[in-house]
Amino acid sequence: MDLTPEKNAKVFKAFCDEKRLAILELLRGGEKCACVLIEQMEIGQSSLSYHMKILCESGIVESRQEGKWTHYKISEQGSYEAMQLLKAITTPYATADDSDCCNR
Amino acid sequence: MDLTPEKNAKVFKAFCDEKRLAILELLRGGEKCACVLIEQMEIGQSSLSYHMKILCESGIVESRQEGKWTHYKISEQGSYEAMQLLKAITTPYATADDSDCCNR
DNA sequence: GCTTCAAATCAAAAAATGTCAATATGAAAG
DNA sequence: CTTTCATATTGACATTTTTTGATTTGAAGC
Repeated sequence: MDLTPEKNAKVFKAFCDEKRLAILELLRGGEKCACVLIEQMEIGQSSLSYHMKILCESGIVESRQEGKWTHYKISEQGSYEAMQLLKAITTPYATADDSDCCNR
Repeated sequence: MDLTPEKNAKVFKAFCDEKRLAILELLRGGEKCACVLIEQMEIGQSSLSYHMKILCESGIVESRQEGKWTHYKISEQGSYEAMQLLKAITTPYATADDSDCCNR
């Protein structure tokens, strides 16, 4: 896991948009192809494509080509890494002695 | 935990911006007051205030007033709830049998 | 009461993100 | 090799987010 702020922000971009959360919710039901997602999301084709790109780049979703169709599913590894990252980002350093702040 | 998409997106807004990730990184070192964050982030006062509001509304950060100063720190509970939420959002339903997709 | 200082709020501008319609790509079928 | 179909990409536009500077609020000290 590399920890540049840009990469980290990219991971969580997957979750900070309602439409993408709705897509993930659909994918929780198992792998789906783009055509099904378009139908269920009631969203334009290029708009879905845009969101799927962000989801894939975050590592949370993986895609699989099958002839003309693209199938998407939640990546177990990506999800796991996001959990690890979230934990790392929100866990205080060993000894947080709250020194040095202002006039205290 | 309520699970409206708007609320969920709000939680992860905390993590999808580089500046906010940088602020969290500083807060990992312990509670800090706004003046210290402004200094270390090299950011305008109102800009910091804006980001702190988003961080607080996400539940990841909590603030404490002390006279004129406001102190911020990472909320253990908020972080825990975000972890739970992330897990919930990325875990497939019990039996994902990948039925019904396209022409398969 | 007035003054001072930290932080929040507001309004406008700037930057980034998301949408839509059109076009491009690339696989499969004929 | 042409057509067809699913998805990706592009560019123009709309919407949202972020920044900036000015103003307001609210606590503390005089």
